[in-house]
Formats: sequence, C-alpha cells, structure tokens
Amino acid sequence: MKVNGAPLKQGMLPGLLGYRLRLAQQAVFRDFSASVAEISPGRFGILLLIDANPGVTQSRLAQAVSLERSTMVGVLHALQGSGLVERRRGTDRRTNGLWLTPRGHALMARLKRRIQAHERRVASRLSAAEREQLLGLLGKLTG
Amino acid sequence: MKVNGAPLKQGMLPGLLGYRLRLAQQAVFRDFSASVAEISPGRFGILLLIDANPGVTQSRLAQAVSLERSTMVGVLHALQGSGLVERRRGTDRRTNGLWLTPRGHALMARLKRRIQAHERRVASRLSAAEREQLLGLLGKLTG
DNA sequence: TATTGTTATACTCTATAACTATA
DNA sequence: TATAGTTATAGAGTATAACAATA
Repeated sequence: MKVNGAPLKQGMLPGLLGYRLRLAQQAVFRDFSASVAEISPGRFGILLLIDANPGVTQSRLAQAVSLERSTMVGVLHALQGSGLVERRRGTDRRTNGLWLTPRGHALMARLKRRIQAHERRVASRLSAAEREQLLGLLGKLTG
Repeated sequence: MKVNGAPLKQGMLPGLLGYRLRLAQQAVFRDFSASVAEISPGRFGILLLIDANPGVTQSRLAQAVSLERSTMVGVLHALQGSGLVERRRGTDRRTNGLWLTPRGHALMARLKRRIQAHERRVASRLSAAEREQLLGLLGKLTG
C-alpha cells in the first residue's frame, strides 16, 4: 500500500503563465496522442502545411514551423519513407517541391475528422465563447 | 538577396487549441531562456519545488512534475553536481531527502526576481484582467 | 557570393526494463 | 512482496558546422 502524505507546495509556479501553458499543452497533447496514435502533433502540422501549400520547398516549410533546414531533411525522409510525401526537384534545381501522395491525402482526410473530435473533447470544459476567448488571449500573448 | 514569396497557408492549424498553446508556450520559453540563461524552465520548477518542500523525496518530486523516478536520478545528479541540491538519506533508508544548498538558495533568490520581470514582460501585451482570465481558462482546460 | 539540400555529429529530454537495498 | 533509488540503454526531437550543387 502507498501512503503519499500531503501534496507538494507549489510556490510561485501556478502564477507563471509559462508553467500553466505547459500543463495545458501537455494535457492537450496527451489527448491528441490518444486519438491520433499514428502521428505526432508536429508531424501532423507538417503534413497539413504541405497539403495546404502543394509544391512548397523544404526551406520554406522549415521556416514556417521554426525548424532548421537540416532537421527538416530527416523529418521528410521519414514521411517519404512512410509513403506520405513526395519530393520533386524544382525548376530552380537547388530546391525540392513537396506534395502529399495519394496515401498522404487519404491519411489526412481520416486524421482531420479525428482531430476535429479531439478538438471538441479538449474544448469540452469550455463554452464556445470561452474557447474563442482563450484563442484570442493566446494570440495576443504570442503577438 | 532573399525573396520569400507569399506566406504559407495554415489550414486548420490556427483553429486548434494545441497548436496555439504550443506557439504561446514557445514564445514564453524563449523569453524565459533570454532572461534566465543559467537554467531551463523545467529545472527551475524542480528547484522551486525542493525550495518549497525541503526534505521531499525523489519519488514524490518526480511524481509532482510527471517524470519517471529514473529520469529524476539524472536531473538531480546534475543539480547536485552544480552544487545546488543536497541529497540526505532518510529515516526510511530507501529514500533520499532533498534540500537546496546555500548556493541553491542564493541562485533561487536571484532567479525569482528575474522571473518576476520575465513574467511582467510576457504578460505585457495583456491587461491584468486578461492575464487572470487567461490563467483561469488554462486551469479550466487542464481540469 | 548566396542559397538549398544534405551529411555527420552531438545534445537535451525522456522512457523502459532490470537490478539493489531496504521495508 | 512492494517501494526507492539506480543503472544501462534507447528513442524522440533538435541544433551546429561543413559540404556539394546550383543560382
């Protein structure tokens, strides 16, 4: 049997926006992982950007998600290896343009539905107005 | 010279709480790192909990910050190596109690002031009421 | 000269499984 | 038997520096 005693005192932690944001984000990501087992939130974002911007180059994509060019190489290699993404050499022959494969499109169609369900579940403790308020305050914070 | 063309289309991303939380958290952590170069947000949280709960055991601390016992070992080893934390064997001789060293206390005194400044800077785009509202909504989300 | 993609390498943070000493 | 701390190991996820091809 386990006796845990009193909960720990938290000090100034609960008053820090960064701490509360981290807790909220962890909770949301936990739900994301539970509903979308086959991909991480970050990878989903990358597929979504390719979907919305067919032919985008690796560098522009990397910049959009705040990753280094060199980091993006490995990420795309894995997504290509999974048959989700295709790289085609551009007219500027230094660049690779990126597209979803048919399989990539099919996956995204499935995921988008499940992610909408995830979003409803995550926001279920908030009213529609509160959810909008939260999105607005987060946007204001980020600037 | 660099010509970047139009910004990427974002698709459903800006409507997802998880995405917006991640952006906000990244922005806040960037400011944290800039104002508190000598330690990460996570390590600060651990030192703060030891400060507020002198003698806490490794396992209880790990549980409080959602880390594995085995992960906490390395973290504490590093903090002890930096002369910030002391481990003392407990009456239950399986346990280690944790305390800040004088140096750890001194560091925390300095950091707390700088972190209050960081918090004011991060929240500077929000009114006091908006900051409270945001903390409240985050708490509601986390449940 | 500058940019794109690439490789090699390393660092941070974390988890799992198996071990030990104590209870 | 169960718990606390530990070790060995591995896996994400990321960055930096140097390079070749191309502009």
